[in-house]
Amino acid sequence: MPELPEAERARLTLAAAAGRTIADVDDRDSYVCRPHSPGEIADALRGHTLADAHRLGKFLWVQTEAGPTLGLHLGMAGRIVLDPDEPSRWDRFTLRFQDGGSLALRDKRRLGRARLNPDHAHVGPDAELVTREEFRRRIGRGRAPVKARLLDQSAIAGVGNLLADQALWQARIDPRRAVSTLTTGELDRLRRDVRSAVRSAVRAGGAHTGRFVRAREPEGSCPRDGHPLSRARVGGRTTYWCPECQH
DNA sequence: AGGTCTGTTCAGCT
DNA sequence: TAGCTGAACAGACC
Repeated sequence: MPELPEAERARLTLAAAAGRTIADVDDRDSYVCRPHSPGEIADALRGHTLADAHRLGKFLWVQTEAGPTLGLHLGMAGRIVLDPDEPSRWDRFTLRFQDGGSLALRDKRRLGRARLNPDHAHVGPDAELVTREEFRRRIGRGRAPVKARLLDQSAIAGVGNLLADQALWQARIDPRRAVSTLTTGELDRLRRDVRSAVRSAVRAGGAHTGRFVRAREPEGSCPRDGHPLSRARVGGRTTYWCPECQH
């Protein structure tokens, strides 16, 4: 599930834990905490107090007062839970606070991640904030299919598989088109629809809420014209589009 | 029961 | 280089 909207919700949860002091950390899952060794994150965070929470695309990080930064990523199935009623076998990384509460990365698939002092230099501008000029430059060059480029977090950050299909449908652009064939007008329209898809998904509480996303299934039909949807693998991901109105 | 599919990222190859 | 492919993980679903 996690795309930008879910990451933003997780950021708000992290922000709600500001001011709380870490008593101990469960960082024993060495896959989720790679490349750190067990105990390394715990030793670095113990005794520090959580401060501001940040997000760039799907990448999250929370600062500590006078301590290191904790980077978190939700992977494909993770979420952040604050003060859960009970611990879960799917809590892959947990902060325990001095006040008795806790904050956990809860993730069935274990593809989420926790690490100290993450470097986001390779991550592109946030999809919600990208300027028209940046979008034209970062999305419009090369020969990748436009869907693949939207998913490239170093081009722009935050768009996942569902939001990409939603935005391309709104912009009426075929996901298989090479980016170099898009006109400036099409790029500008796509940027507008990426931002609108992201914003409305954030408001509605998730990437799954989009009008096209809800129709996005085998045997699904286009919400605009009722035409049966096409499905194919684009950029390595399952992709749906309307062959009638997307060109 | 076993095979296939899945919303992400990353390494490795051409 | 840019752009694929497959691996990493483990649950959901048929």
